[in-house]
Amino acid sequence: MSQRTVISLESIRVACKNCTLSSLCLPMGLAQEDVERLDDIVKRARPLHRGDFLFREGDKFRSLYVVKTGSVKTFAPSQEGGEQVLGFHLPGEIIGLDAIDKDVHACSARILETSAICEIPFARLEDLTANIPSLQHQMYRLLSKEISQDTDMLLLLGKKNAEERLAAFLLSLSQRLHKRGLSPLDFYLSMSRHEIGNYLGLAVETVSRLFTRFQEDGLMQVDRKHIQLLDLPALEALVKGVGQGRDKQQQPG
Amino acid sequence: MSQRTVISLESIRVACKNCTLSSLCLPMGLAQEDVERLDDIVKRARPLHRGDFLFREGDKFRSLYVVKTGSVKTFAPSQEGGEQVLGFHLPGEIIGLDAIDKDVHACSARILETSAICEIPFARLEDLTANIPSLQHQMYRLLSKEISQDTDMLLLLGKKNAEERLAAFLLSLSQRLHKRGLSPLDFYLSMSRHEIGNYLGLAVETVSRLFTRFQEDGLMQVDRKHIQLLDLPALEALVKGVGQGRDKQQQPG
DNA sequence: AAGAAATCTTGACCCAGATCAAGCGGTGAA
DNA sequence: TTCACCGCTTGATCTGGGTCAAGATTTCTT
Repeated sequence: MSQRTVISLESIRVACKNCTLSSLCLPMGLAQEDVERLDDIVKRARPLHRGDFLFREGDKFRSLYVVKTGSVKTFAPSQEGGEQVLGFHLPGEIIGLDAIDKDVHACSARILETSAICEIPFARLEDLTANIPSLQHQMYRLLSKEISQDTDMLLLLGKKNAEERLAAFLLSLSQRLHKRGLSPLDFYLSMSRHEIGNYLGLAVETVSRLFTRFQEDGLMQVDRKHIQLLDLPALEALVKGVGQGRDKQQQPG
Repeated sequence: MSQRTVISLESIRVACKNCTLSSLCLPMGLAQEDVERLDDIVKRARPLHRGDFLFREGDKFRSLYVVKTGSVKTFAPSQEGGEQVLGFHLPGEIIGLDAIDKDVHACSARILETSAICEIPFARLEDLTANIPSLQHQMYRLLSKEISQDTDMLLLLGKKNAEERLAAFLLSLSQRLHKRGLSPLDFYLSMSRHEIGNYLGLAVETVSRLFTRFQEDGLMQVDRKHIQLLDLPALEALVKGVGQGRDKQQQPG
């Protein structure tokens, strides 16, 4: 089994300080020596594959997980075997923050495409943050950012129609890929139409029709999982609700 | 102006250690001496009235706010002057956590009924948490809980129909009031039908019709803002989707 | 390489809930 | 006390997008 050797070499090479994601991830804004302290508690496993679970709903909460490469979806069970996709997670994004409070995972996380994942035992991280103020601050920011994102999603599900939702989804992906040094205009989807629809509160058929329509309208080129965005400004205009959302009136005090 | 005196007497009496909410709020699980340290940084203003703003979207983030008595709504602007109600906040609940990351409030908070509010300057709280591990832990828990709640709301907006949404809303209020020592079955709504609809992603008319229907079905008694829940089990059954939600199928790996 | 099983697309139809419209209290200002 | 306004209810109608159905592709098995 020479594989053990390969893995251990790998885990040296991929230390946080060498990671291209460090500006997006937990180490953001940390001093070099503090990054090394963080590095000491991070566990890096061999790559996981499509369909593998990072954790399941009901599992005891032990660690946070950070996507290093690849992508992951999180989802919660709804009634009677259905599920609600809660998010798609790209490199640098943290998974599991919602479980700190209850100490049990309320959602499951499943690998979408072959991925490398960093595991961060939470108890050790918490100790570390008590001694590194900038890391504590970073944790507050990450938790807060997660709340903001959920808030954006509430607005999307509460007020936007189908085409606004899909446009918002595409632009969100585009921007997040761009921050990671990838093309914002040309990318592959790692999730199915079904999963996109589930995430956006739409039926698969609606997603499919919208892809077709957006393509007809020259907003994008779709070939199976391969997406090319041709008209960002038009997509942005759609999200802003140029095509009208619901409930434009205020509530008086 | 003898009012100054009254206020300052008041602010002694209402210290966290005497507050009936301390088991729900930030002081939860803290040692007595640590509660006092927390107390030192909490500011208590005179009561605010319906329509007053705690903060507005775009304001610089300085403090977290905790409802002591009364209730508050938070809402984000959607496109073209509309708004999305993000939450209704009862005594013991913390407002403003979503602004830590960006350092600017992305939503507004407005008083629904005469309320007493505790203000906690965040910079000072952050210093304190770095020195009180149990307070740091409590902060992580509170942030995490906020994420879980948003997640529940995503499921509600993504998968539940109108009656499931309203039933879930009523039960959530009922449970939260119960935890605060109030009746879970008999209470007054501090928000309008319009605000409820906005929050749940429904039109006012739908909310109104559902109140009427729930009453006809013997689930509750409605008199204007006065609510009496008559059949909790039936409401719970509704939320669980006995009347069927959407998308019960799984997505294969 | 052939068959089986998903995934995706497209068309036809339908319905939950939005929108439009009208009327009814309740509440507050003068 | 009256009037005006706002919040709420109820009815009538409309529609975005869900559901059902049928193929077309693609991808997994063996």
